[in-house]
Amino acid sequence: MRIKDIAKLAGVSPATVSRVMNNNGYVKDEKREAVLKVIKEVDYQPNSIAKSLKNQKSHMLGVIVPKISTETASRVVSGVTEVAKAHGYQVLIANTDLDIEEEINYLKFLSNKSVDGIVMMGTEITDRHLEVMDKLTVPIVILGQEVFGYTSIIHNDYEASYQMTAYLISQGHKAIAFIGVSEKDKAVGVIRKNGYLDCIKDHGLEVDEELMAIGDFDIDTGYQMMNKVLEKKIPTAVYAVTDHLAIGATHALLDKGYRVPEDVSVVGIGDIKLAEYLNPPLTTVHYTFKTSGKMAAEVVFDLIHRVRTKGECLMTTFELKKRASVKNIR
Amino acid sequence: MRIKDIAKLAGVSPATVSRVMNNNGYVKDEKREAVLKVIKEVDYQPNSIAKSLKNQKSHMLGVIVPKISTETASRVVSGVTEVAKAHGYQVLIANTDLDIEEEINYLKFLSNKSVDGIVMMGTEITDRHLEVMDKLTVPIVILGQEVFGYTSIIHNDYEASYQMTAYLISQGHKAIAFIGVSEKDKAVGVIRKNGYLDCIKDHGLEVDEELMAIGDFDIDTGYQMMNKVLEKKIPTAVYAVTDHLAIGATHALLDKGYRVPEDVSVVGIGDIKLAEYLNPPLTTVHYTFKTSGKMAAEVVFDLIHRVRTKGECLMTTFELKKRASVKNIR
DNA sequence: CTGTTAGCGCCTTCAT
DNA sequence: ATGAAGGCGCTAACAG
Repeated sequence: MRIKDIAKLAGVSPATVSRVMNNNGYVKDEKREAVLKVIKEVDYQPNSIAKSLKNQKSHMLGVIVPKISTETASRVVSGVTEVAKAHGYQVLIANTDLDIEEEINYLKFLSNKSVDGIVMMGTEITDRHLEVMDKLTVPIVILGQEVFGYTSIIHNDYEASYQMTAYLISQGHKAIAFIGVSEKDKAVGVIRKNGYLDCIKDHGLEVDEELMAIGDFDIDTGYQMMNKVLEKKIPTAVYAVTDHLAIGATHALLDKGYRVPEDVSVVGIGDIKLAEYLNPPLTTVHYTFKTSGKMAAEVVFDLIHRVRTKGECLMTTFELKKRASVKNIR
Repeated sequence: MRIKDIAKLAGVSPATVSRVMNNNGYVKDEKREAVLKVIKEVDYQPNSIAKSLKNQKSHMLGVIVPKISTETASRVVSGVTEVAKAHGYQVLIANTDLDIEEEINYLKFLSNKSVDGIVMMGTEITDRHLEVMDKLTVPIVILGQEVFGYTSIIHNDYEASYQMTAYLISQGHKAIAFIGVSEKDKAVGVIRKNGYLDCIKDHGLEVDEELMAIGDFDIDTGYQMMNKVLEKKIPTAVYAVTDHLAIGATHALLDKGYRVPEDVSVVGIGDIKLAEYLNPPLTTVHYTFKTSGKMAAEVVFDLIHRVRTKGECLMTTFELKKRASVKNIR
């Protein structure tokens, strides 16, 4: 069913139908009624692809995520879709499965006017990324990493990490193990580590390399890294840079016969949904990923409508969730 | 940059450029080289919207999910995107937030040729749904509910539920509480309940209404429903129809001073990622949601390519995950 | 083998 | 206030 068919049925021209549909231009009331009646009768749906071609905008937002099946990503997508819907937009998902080539391909693909704006959840941002992003004609917002010259939305990783470490110290902990990830991920790998290191130093404690381990993002890695540390030292507290790593670490401790938090306290970052239902409930930092997603989408729309200029870096808030996984040993 | 510009730069006609890009028709080698060279030089990306309009296919799959920020949905989407990518397709997400009107709107919207096929995660399927689905011109696969006349992919909810109940009985449990959800969701609300009821009866046990409670899907509901049951009876085991409900129930038990599984055993269904990391690790049924998503996408492609006919109902497998949350009291 | 032409469905001047 | 016409970028049919 095309606009032409509606026109014929309503006894008007296609232009009139278009005017009615888009509420623009003058149409005599009776003709408008006639058109609307036909539209309702046949349940006419305009072809959005043709509209896109004509109007040079697709009413679609692209979201590039490293792994959709993670809680973080799905919360972000949830936020983005919510805002997109409010603007009458659809959301196109590009799931890269942590493949950098894929990420670059999608950037290219999405740029050829098939979406009006892009939200990219950043992990590792390479020079290749920047090269492609330079040529982008549609607005892009990077979520989770600060990228110079581009609009970014970041979590206050440094401050969160610092405060978490400070909290452990305030509870009397001095031997605080650190379970981190590769420096390729600047926000999680570098900035969170710096928050930890600076806080340790600022409080006059010694940085102990033997208490530190670096690995991947999954629960299993947390388990292994914890064991690696335990071979050398027994900390009184463990700071893992994600909740999943914290869960893995907790299990390593339990398997070795340590009690949490009686013998060793454990904290994470991220506040996954189940954090408070774990046993013991996990002390962590609550990042508002859904809110970040919403914010990213809002900012993309601002950029699309040119009511904001490219290059800003916004920071979201966080909240320390103090739960039973930390024991005061002071 | 349009095909016309490339043509000019390469000294050929737009048609030739098109032929080169799509590898169809004959093009003299030297012209092909020239075209490819220009394409590479300017990093030309064809306008996918124009292609869609011309070719009458968008190379996009629509996925309608009740709530993208759930583990189930994101795993399904992950599976769908994986298969879509392999077919050179993009995935459009429609997140309905459990709103039936939204679901119907999206069905209509997606049908006007803006996607080539639809995967819908079903919860409640109403007559309105069927009415709209009847008019659909693109193939649709419903995931999670069996809908007569439509292609569906379902989990073996009856058998899973029956086996889970039988397992509890085999461990010596007789007073098995049931925490379910509304019958509006046929698969979870009706079929899983029937599996439980039939199994109880088949084993010569009494169905006890006081051991049963019905609520929503969230953790908090599980908590409340468990408390409601505890006011009347103390079961030796609790069967919750989702893992989240099981988690809520567990916490209600713990808060009332019961130990799990020493005093009361608890089981769920779904096998969320953290199920095995809970304390105690949760006995549950593993559904392969990502695989279901993949299967759904494959079937949609089959329907698109007409190598399969509409109306089949496929069933996925499941696996009982026996973990420490159940105690043998025989 | 290659170029010209027409048209996918819509919207927007321009003319009436 | 309305209709006719052209064009968004691409491709398939036709002609040469």
